[in-house]
Amino acid sequence: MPAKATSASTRDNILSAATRVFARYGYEGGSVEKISRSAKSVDRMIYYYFGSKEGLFIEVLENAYRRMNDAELKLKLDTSQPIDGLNRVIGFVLSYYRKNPEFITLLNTENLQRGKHIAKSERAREYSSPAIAIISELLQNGIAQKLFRKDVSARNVYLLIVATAYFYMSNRFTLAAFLGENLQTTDAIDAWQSFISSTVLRSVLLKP
Amino acid sequence: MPAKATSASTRDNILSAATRVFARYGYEGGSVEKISRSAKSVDRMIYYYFGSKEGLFIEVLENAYRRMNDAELKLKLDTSQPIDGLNRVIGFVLSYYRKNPEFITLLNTENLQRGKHIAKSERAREYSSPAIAIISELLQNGIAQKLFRKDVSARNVYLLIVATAYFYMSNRFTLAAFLGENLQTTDAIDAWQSFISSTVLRSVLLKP
Amino acid sequence: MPAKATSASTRDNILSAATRVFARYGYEGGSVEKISRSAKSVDRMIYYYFGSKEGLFIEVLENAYRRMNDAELKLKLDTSQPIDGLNRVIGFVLSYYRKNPEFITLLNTENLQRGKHIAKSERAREYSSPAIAIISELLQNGIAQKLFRKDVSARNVYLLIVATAYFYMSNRFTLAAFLGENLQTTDAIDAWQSFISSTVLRSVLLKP
Amino acid sequence: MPAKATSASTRDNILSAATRVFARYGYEGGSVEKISRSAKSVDRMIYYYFGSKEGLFIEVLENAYRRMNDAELKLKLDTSQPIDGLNRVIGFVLSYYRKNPEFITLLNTENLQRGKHIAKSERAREYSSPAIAIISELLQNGIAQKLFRKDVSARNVYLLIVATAYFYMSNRFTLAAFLGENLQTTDAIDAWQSFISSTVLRSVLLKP
DNA sequence: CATGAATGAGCTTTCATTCAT
DNA sequence: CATGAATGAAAGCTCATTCAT
Repeated sequence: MPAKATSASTRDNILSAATRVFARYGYEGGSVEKISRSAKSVDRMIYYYFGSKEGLFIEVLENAYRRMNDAELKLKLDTSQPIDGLNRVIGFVLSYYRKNPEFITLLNTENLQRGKHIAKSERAREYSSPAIAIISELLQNGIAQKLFRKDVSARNVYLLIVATAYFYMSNRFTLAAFLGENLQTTDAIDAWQSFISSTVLRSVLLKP
Repeated sequence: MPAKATSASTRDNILSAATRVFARYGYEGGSVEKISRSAKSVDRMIYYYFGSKEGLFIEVLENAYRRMNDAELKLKLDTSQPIDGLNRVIGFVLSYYRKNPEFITLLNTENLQRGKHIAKSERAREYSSPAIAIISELLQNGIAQKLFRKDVSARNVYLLIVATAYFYMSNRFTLAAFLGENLQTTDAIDAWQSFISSTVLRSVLLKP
Repeated sequence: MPAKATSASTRDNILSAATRVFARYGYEGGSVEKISRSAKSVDRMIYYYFGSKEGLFIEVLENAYRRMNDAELKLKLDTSQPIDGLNRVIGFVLSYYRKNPEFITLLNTENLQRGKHIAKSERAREYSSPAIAIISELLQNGIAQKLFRKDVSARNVYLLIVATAYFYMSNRFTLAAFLGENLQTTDAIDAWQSFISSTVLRSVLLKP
Repeated sequence: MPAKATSASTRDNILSAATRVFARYGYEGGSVEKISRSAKSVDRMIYYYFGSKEGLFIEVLENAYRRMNDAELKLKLDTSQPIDGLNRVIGFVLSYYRKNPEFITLLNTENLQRGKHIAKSERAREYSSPAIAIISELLQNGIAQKLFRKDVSARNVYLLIVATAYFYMSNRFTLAAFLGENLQTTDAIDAWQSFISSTVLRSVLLKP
């Protein structure tokens, strides 16, 4: 007699299977059957717990955002060392995308759908970006220490970091074909991180 | 008697319809029927001209790459003015993505499929990147004019520009929800372009 | 703390919701979920109280018959005035169908199923037709008063009245499309009632 | 090697199977699979030829109306004999419903749906009622021959005939349970026809 | 060169119902 | 007495593709 799955675990299994499948195949490509099979459950349960495929996708998205938010919240760092702090933020972002590539494909999938699910989600909008607040603090301390320029916005620095990290991971397959390089080796990633660090610092430092 | 579509135009209609549809709905979401209807033709013609849905997608991808390549080739600029030249490259890239958003979603779609189509394409690999060559020339002239640092690679500068431009357009829907801003106004895009220009220049200038 | 529905009211809610839903959508179209939602209850309760969808439908049918029977029983009229009495019966039948259109669609639904539920119901067969008895009395008095012909059966007069009233209401949608008229206005119904009265009387009167 | 069905016959087979199935099980109860199996075809073909289940039902309805219309058109009778003519019309209508019971259940099904399909159909509205025109002619001749009253409308006589014939067939199952009689024997039907004839004539005759 | 006809497999979703406490 | 959880089967429909001329 197989162990009976509890109600909570059935739901959770479906949710994490859906995260995997949607991230791998996109929204249309991620069929209900692929998800239920991956969750070792049956199609019907998806409708029982999430109402529809779209409802499930929305919850997957909310989850992904929440995890990113939580990870940023855990990013405790000493803001009195602004240069070191910025480097740590860069390292964190690049590392997060490397370890959670599903976050990237989920966001791409949602952007393909022009953000229509995130618009329906009530919870997703609650997530502020802890990282922007951290960067803001780092910039202020850097200015106080006569290290940083005064006219740089935390939002722009945040977007610069995210854009370079995100793009590198998101487009690694077409870039590899295009550049004729393997971008996923440790060396390649380290080199990119180092270039990004240098770029970000030069954009904020008073005297590079 | 209605005008008979020529063979050439039927094929062309399908190709441009497919570009539209794949860009809008992705590979799985872009059904053969959506494409044929959008091209005012019938499913059967897609198989007649392109063999399969995958064959059609590959040709759409090749086309998109070729057009980008052609556009870069037309980017004649005076490389003796390196600072101005870099700014023009940045303006070109951002503007190209704005005017050809389908290029972005097609690349995202292909990356979701882990680049499996681009791998099958023979022509796609032929496209070098004229832009990298241009940047390389600009950097060399900048170094010769004692304006630029010596240890910056054209490939990295190119990726920096592309990443920031691409990410801004690609993720405009989720970013808008996340930041609570409209990123598609002319003012917002101009501000982003200005920040990128400043960042790129600071990363290459000897004395910012 | 919300008011707890009593057991009796839950059952009653389901029964009246089922009457509405079956009358509106038919037997197959009236899903268990539509009914439970309309009754502000849950699917499970239908099985708790009625055993099955079919059991619920049978009870709905029995109910409808019983209400019709009860209404006919309340039809107290002075049978010593046979002409006036017949007109009152006609008015009653037409009016009953107008006010209880669900009775018509329930019967149509049951006839579509070839009467298989009514056959299973034990109570439904108990209902005699009080109206036939009334008509019978009216005919006898009319004969005694030398007003009516002797060779007319109460059963036929009853069916004539019911057929014309039922058909007019039952087929009002297709008739409206077919005749290009609105049959549901008060004037249209009054005119039909007047024609029926005249027809019924002429069929029984000795000297019309 | 089985004989290959021609394109026309596949479509026709589906249409007549659908008429049978919808008439027997109603719209909801008449599943696409029941129809395709009955037509010895497959579900997919229904969508190929009719677009949707609803599209198929509309065509079935139009067909039923057209056949009724055609049958009435073929009803050539000598209008110079008005009494005999009316009896023939009554016989025709009752006989048509007996031989085409699917017409009745299709109309009931459509009325259950409040006529929403007939409203969408463009062709269905084209069918005038040849029978009304015939009755009109009979009434005029009857008046000219001093046989009929002047103040009777052909439309009402038509509805009277149709209502009594339709109701008798449509409700034969519940009526049988209710009256405790078998209404489908030849004797029973003949008796009903005879009563209807008498009733209709009495409603139009100057001196019954 | 072009196209109408056909199709098996898969899709998302809803069906009436039972399990288990 | 009442109800949350679960479910196999079937529903209507769309998928990319091939047949046959």
